[in-house]
Parts: sequence; C-alpha cells; structure tokens
Amino acid sequence: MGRSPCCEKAHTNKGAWTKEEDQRLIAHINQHGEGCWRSLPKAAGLLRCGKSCRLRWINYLRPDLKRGNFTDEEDELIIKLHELLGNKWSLIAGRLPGRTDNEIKNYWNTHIKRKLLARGLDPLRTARSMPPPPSPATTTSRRRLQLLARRNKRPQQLQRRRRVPRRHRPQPVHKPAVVVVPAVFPAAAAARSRGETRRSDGELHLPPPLLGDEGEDMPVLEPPRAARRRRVQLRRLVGLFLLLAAAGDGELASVHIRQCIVVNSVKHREIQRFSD
DNA sequence: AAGCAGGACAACCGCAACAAG
DNA sequence: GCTTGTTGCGGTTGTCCTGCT
Repeated sequence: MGRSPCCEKAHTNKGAWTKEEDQRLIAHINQHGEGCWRSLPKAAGLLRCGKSCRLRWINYLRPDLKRGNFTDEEDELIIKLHELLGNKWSLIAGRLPGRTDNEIKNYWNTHIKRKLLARGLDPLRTARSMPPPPSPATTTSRRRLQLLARRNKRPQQLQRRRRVPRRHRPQPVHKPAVVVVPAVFPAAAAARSRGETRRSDGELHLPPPLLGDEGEDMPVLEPPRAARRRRVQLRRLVGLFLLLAAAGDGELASVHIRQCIVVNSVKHREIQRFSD
C-alpha cells in the first residue's frame, strides 16, 4: 500500500508565497503552534498543501532563523560536518543554530563547492583528497548542461515537469484533528523542538530535560507530536554523536554530547556508555 | 539599452522513516 | 506484526537577479 496524496493538488496554490499567505500562516502557528501540517492549510484558510506550509515555515518564516551571510566559522563547520556526514543536511543544520537544512544545502551547492574546488579539494570527499583540477571539458556542470538544454526547449516544454504520482489512492477517511496544545512562545517552542534555546544575547542555552519520557518531571503537558519530535531528535543526536566519536573528532563530539545529555537527561547513561 | 549567462535561493517532489491504531 | 497516515529529508527545478558582452 502506498500513501494518499498530501493534498488536493487541483485546489492548491503553487509557486511563491504572497505576503498575505505568510501572514495567515504565521498567525495560525502563533495561535495554535506547529504541527498537524496536513490539516493546517484548511484551518488557516490557505490554499496550499501541508508540506508547502511546513517548508515555508521551517525555511523562511520561523522567527528564530538567522539571516544574513554565513560566517567563516560556519563555513568551516559545514565543511567539517559534511566530510563526516555527507549530504545529511538536516544533521548538519542541527549543529548550526538558526540555519535550515535547505539553506545549508543551497549554500553548499552554490558557495562551498566552489570554494573547495578553488582550494583544489574534492567537494564530494572534501578534504580527504586533492585530485588535479578538472579539465575545461569537465568543468561544465550538470546544472549548466541542464540550463543549456532547457534554453533550447520550446516554451511549453519549459513548464515544470509534472511527475505523475506513482500511486493513486482514495482519500483517507477523515480522522478527528489531533489536539495541539498551543505554544505560548512559538519561537522558543520551535527552538526547543530542535533541542536548543537562545537568549537575546545570542548565547546558546541548552534546553530543559525531555518532557513526557520515563517519568521526568512534567511542568507542561507536551503534545504527543512534540514528544515524538523530541524522540526523533534524540535518535539523531545520538547518531551524530556516534559518528563524531567514531571519526575521532573529540572537540565536536564533546560539544555534541552535552547537547545529547540535556536534550534528554534520562538518556544520560545510554550516551555515557557510548562515550566510554 | 538589450540580451545572455550564470548565480542564488525559494519551492516542489518523491520517498523513506516513523508512529499510531 | 501489519496497515495507514504523517512528517521530514534530500534531490531537483523554477525564477529572479546581477554582471558581462
């Protein structure tokens, strides 16, 4: 069995978001918190699919996003993490507060690749090898070839290629909407969902212990989805820590383990075991 | 000034992973 | 353990912008 389409494509807008759509999305999330993306467009009065809303929020509208150019430190960290993790953009983004995976991915493809090539490094393997610079014939990027090919096409062929869904399934039976506990401070909630908080002075603060797991104190009732996100986050954090540790990167691993531990203090023993 | 090439980045897509029932 | 719905990820594409000829 496959999955149902995420939205009724015939009744959804595509392309760039308008200011009004942004405002509607922001207002809705400020009021109801993140989550339940599938039902969000209808609830917020948006003619967008849930995925589109999620992407717009995560990559552009989230209040805690860091805007502006990447610093040299961020550059180096991205290169280092990419060497360890490959194209695991979400994991890399997890180490760069305020940056999104999409942003980092774009940045990698547009800036860092070139930077590494200029240094005589292979962007695919970063600093591990230094092959000779590519010949003029091979410097033509695939992207450039694509663009050239596209420019040779007729206008109607320039329309975005519609990928036909592999499976068509009947619409799912409507289920009652999941009750989402509104986030009182959406920005902080979003940051906490990624396991981090940030003070106005910009200093990164480690988040409170994971709520809702294994009998921890529960000052606030956490919605199931948030709890789930935290569990996913924890798995990723542990996974990244293991990679860093395996790569022998003590500095990054030590920073990382602190975050692992505070994201979910219950797992302290488990993580400690890895570090031993 | 006009047209073109390429850079930059927002947005889309399919799919895998995951959780809930 | 299986089915089904949701979420998030990574690759790809579209479009705007800028600089060059």
